[in-house]
Amino acid sequence: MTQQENTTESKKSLNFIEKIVQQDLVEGKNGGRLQTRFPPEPNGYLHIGHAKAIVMDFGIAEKFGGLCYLRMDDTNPQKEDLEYVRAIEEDIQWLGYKWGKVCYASDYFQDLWDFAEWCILTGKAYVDEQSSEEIAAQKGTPTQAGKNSPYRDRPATESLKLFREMNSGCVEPGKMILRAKIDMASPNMHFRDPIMYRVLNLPHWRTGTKWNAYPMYDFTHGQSDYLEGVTHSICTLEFVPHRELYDLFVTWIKEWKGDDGDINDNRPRQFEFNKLNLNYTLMSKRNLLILTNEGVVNGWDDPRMPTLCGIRRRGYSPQAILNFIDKIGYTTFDALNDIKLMEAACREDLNQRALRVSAVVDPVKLVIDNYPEDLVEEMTAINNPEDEDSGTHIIRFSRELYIERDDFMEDGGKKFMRLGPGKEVRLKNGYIIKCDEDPTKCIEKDAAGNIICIHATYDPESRSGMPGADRKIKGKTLHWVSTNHCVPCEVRDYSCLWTCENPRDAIKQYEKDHGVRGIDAMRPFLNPDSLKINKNAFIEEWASTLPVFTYLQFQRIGYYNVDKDSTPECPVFNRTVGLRDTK
RNA sequence: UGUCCCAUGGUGUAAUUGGCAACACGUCAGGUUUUGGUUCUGUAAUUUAAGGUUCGAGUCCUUAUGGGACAACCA
Repeated sequence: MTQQENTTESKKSLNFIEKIVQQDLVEGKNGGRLQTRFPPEPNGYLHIGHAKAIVMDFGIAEKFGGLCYLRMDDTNPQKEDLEYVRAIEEDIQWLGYKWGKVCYASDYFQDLWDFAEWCILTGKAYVDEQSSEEIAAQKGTPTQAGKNSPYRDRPATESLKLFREMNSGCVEPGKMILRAKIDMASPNMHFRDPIMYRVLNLPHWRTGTKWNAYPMYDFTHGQSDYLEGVTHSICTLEFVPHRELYDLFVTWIKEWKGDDGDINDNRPRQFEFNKLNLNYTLMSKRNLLILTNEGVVNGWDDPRMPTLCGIRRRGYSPQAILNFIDKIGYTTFDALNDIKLMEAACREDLNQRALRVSAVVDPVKLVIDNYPEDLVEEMTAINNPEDEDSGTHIIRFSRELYIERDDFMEDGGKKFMRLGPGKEVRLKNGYIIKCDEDPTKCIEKDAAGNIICIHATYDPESRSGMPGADRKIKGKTLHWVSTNHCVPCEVRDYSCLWTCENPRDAIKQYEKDHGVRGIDAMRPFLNPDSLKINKNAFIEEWASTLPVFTYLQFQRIGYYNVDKDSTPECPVFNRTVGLRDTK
C-alpha cells in the first residue's frame, strides 16, 4: 500500500460493523479475539453480492488483525457439489483473500447430533410425525398465533428413539422431523417450534452414507460459529429475524458444552448489513441457475452474468471490484445501487492497468494516395500513458489502412472534428493526413451509394516524433490499422441482460399476474440485444498475441479483455465497459 | 390486522456522537490533451412530513407517511 492510499484509508470513517468490532476489541470481548467466517453454500457460483460479503468478512479480519475462515455451509446434500467448492475457492483467491482454513458445516454433524439428543433429553426438542402441510397449517401467520403439535409433549425417551430412527435410512423423508420446543405464539415466526433436523436419506459428498437425517440452517449456523470460535458472525439483513433463534441455540450449546462462563462473553454474535442490489441486474442464485439451464446465457461465466467468474471473463480486475465495494459501503438501508457506479470503478482501475491497442470495429478502407506503394513503417505506440513502466510496442503503417466508418462524414459540418472532404486529422502514432475538398476525389462509393474507400494525402514531415508533427491541426486524432498488418478478430459487445431497473420485482409481479414461473416470467424483461457479436473487426498484430485475460483498451472505443475462445487465427475480445463519451 | 428494521443532492455513502451538511459517481460549463479517454477548474442539486426537548437537532422523543424483512422438511 502506498503512502497516499494509507492516508486516505485512515481518513475514511469506519462502517458501522467496523465500529462495533473496534469497540469490542477495546472492551476485550471474547478475550480480545476477532474471528469471522465467510459461509457460502456450495450449490452455485459466487456473484458480486458475495464479493461484498467476502470483502466484509475477510477484510475486517485483515484490518483488525483477526482471522477469517472459509466455511462451506453444506447441510443440504440435495443441492451441493464439490465442483462448486472448487469454484468458490478460486473466486475468493482471485479477489486476493486468504482464509485461515477451510471448514465445513458437515465437520460438526456429530456434535450437532449429540447436541440435538441432549436437547431432546432436556425437554427442548421433540420428534413431530405430522405432514409438512399439517405443520404449516399449525404455524399460524405473522398476525396469528400458531397451535401446538399433538406430539409436542410426547416423552423424551420416545422422541429420542424416533430421532435415532430418523437417521437409520428406514424412515421415509417427510414422515418425521425434530423440532425445537420454543413458542408457537411468538411474534417471531422462527420461534414457532423451528425444525432442527429433517430426513433426506441422501449420501453427502463429504460424509458419505453416515447420515440420513441432516440439520437445518438455523440449527447449524450459530453452533458452527460457536464450535469454531467465531466472534463476529456477519451476514445480510434478511437474517435479522433469525438472530433471536441464533442466540438461543448458542445459549443452549454453551450449556451443553458445560461452558459456564458469562453467557454474554466467549460466544459468537450475529451482525447484519445490507446486501448488494444492482439495477438492471438479477442476483439470486436460483434465477441465475435458470438462465444457464435455459441457455439464455452461455454458462455461469457468461460475461453478462453477475457471477465473479462472469465478471472476471468480462474483463473486470479484482481491484475494480474492491474499489466498487468500497464506494457503496455497508449500512442497514436496503439500497438499489446504480450499475454505472460499478462501471465507473472499473474504468478508474482499468485506466491505470489496460494496454492501449488499436482496433477498428467498423472498418472502412483509407488509401493514402501519395504514400509509397511498397513502404511499410514501424511506428512506436505507448502501451499505457498512465503507466511509464508499461513500455511500448510496434504498430506497422502502410499506404492502405482501415479506419472507423463513423470517423468519416461526407457532410459532417463544422462541429464534426474528424475526417471529411477538406478536413485534416492526425493518425495516432502516424502522420497528419488530409482529404481533398472535392468529395468525388476523396470518396469511392459502390452502386448502392455506400462508401467503400476514402482517399487522402499525408504530410511526410508530420510523422510522430518529427518536428513537423508538432503543428496544431483542427481535427482529432484517429486510430487505424494497416490492412496488411492487422488480424481479423471477433468483438463481443455486451449490455445489461435486463430491460428493467429491478428485474427481481418485475419478475415477481409478472409471476403473480400471469400465473407463470421461472423462465416464462423472465422472458418479458430480457434484453434481446445483450450480446452483439461483431466478426467484422480488425486489430493490430501485437494485440492478437496477448494471453487470455489481458486487460486492454481499444483506443477511443472501450476496455476489452482477451476471451478464452480466442484462437491464433481469430482472437476474441469481450467489451468490459465502454470509454466515457462526452461527445 | 402482528413483530422487527430503514429513510441525508439523481444514485450510493459521511458528518469528530447534540455544534458551520460533506465525499464519490453522475449533471452542466470551461482549460489541457497525438484517445471526444485521462487530467484540471468551476457549476447546480440534499437532511420524508408535522410537532416536541434544547442556546443549538440530520442526530434525541412523539406521531404520520413511504419503503423493506419475516409464515421452505432452502441457506
